Amino acid sequence: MPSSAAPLRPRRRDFDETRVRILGAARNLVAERGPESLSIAEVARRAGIDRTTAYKHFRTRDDLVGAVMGSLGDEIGTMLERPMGFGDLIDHMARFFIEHPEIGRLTLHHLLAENPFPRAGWDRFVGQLERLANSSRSQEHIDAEALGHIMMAIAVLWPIQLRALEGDIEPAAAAERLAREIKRLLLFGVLRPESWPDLVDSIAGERSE
Amino acid sequence: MPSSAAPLRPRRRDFDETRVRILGAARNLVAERGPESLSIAEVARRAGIDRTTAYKHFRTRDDLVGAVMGSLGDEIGTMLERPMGFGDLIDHMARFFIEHPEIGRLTLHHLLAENPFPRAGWDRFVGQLERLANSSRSQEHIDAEALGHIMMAIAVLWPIQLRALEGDIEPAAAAERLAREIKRLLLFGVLRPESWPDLVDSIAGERSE
DNA sequence: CGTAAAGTCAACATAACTGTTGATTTTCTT
DNA sequence: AAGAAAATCAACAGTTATGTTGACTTTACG
Repeated sequence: MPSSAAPLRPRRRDFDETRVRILGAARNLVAERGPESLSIAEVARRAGIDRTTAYKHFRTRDDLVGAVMGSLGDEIGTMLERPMGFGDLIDHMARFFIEHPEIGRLTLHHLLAENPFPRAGWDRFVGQLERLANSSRSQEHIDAEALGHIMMAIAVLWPIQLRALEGDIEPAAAAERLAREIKRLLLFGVLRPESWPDLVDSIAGERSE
Repeated sequence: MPSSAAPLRPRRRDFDETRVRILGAARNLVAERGPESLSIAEVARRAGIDRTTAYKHFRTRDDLVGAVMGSLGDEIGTMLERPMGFGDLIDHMARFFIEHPEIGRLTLHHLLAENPFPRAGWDRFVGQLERLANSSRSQEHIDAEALGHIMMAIAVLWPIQLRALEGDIEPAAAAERLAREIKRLLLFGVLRPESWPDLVDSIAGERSE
């Protein structure tokens, strides 16, 4: 046999690796400045390659933007799909977004572009919360979808707010603080209900839908 | 007297109003696409004025971006400074961000640009929460600053997530749902603590700092 | 050592935006 | 009707980006 079965494709100067480098630079740029202001020229500069090389991997600017945003879906999906206990999920989300702020930034840009979360991952996530909400281990009348929005909002935005307010942060400590506050909130809330009869009344009334 | 006291400045074709129109168009554009991709050319097109007119109001693109972001600080400050009860504050925030999604979007872009909230407004807001946290009407060990981040994250991001998932929404209903879920969360949390001994343990241990 | 893939380089045509300038027109006040 | 502020218009020079093309160089496999 002239060419063996396994490595059918010879890779002279690893085409795929170059593609990955381009995507990486592009992802950082989108995370920093948003998809609208991504330019292939700048990406090539950052990746340290020639502009025309980039064009051999992505025919247009929009292709590149699409590839970046697509990879985001995978990443968030992977994070959410790992099956585990609820406490672990919170720890995991907190660590994930603190350690990968660029993914949180990408997510925000994604939402700002009026795109919903990738359906599959989001549905799985909300499904998990729904099971929790219907179990005897949670309070009554929990709106699972709303809870999903809330958890996502906190997880994605907190690291960015923190960085904006305090500059560089110590990841491990920040992740712990974030996870702790989410847990405290979910377990006990913030207010003593007996001191807020009006508030309690105002949500006790009707079912939401 | 040739020129009387009160209206010293004659306004032929209301300079100030034109400025406001420019700022409005610019704000919408920044809210949509982010500060990086604001162009004076596009702003002028949207405001229905000549490009050079815009340059008479704002010498450079960056001046315009600065003016837009500056106005954001005022707006959020005004919203937060209105003194009132906690329940009203939640209702007010929910309504505000549902009814003015562009301000939420601006806020996100502001945070993504690594800028902290305008100090004055933010400090007042956190101060309010701190007083609450130290009162007997709240649970113990509440981290007021963390709570501020959380509330802001929810209020700003929820409307955007909702729009992304469901397209157009009915503002009044959406605001009510948002306020209700925040209140429920703050009052009761989500989980029944007695069913989550591990979680309770994991946050009971040390003080955060 | 030859060959082909992977990448570089220089150049070109288009397009959009930035600021700036000077002449002109519109609009309002007095 | 005069005069001046506010706005328009046309033009210019400079920058940066988009895609595309063809010739060239580097790298590594067999």
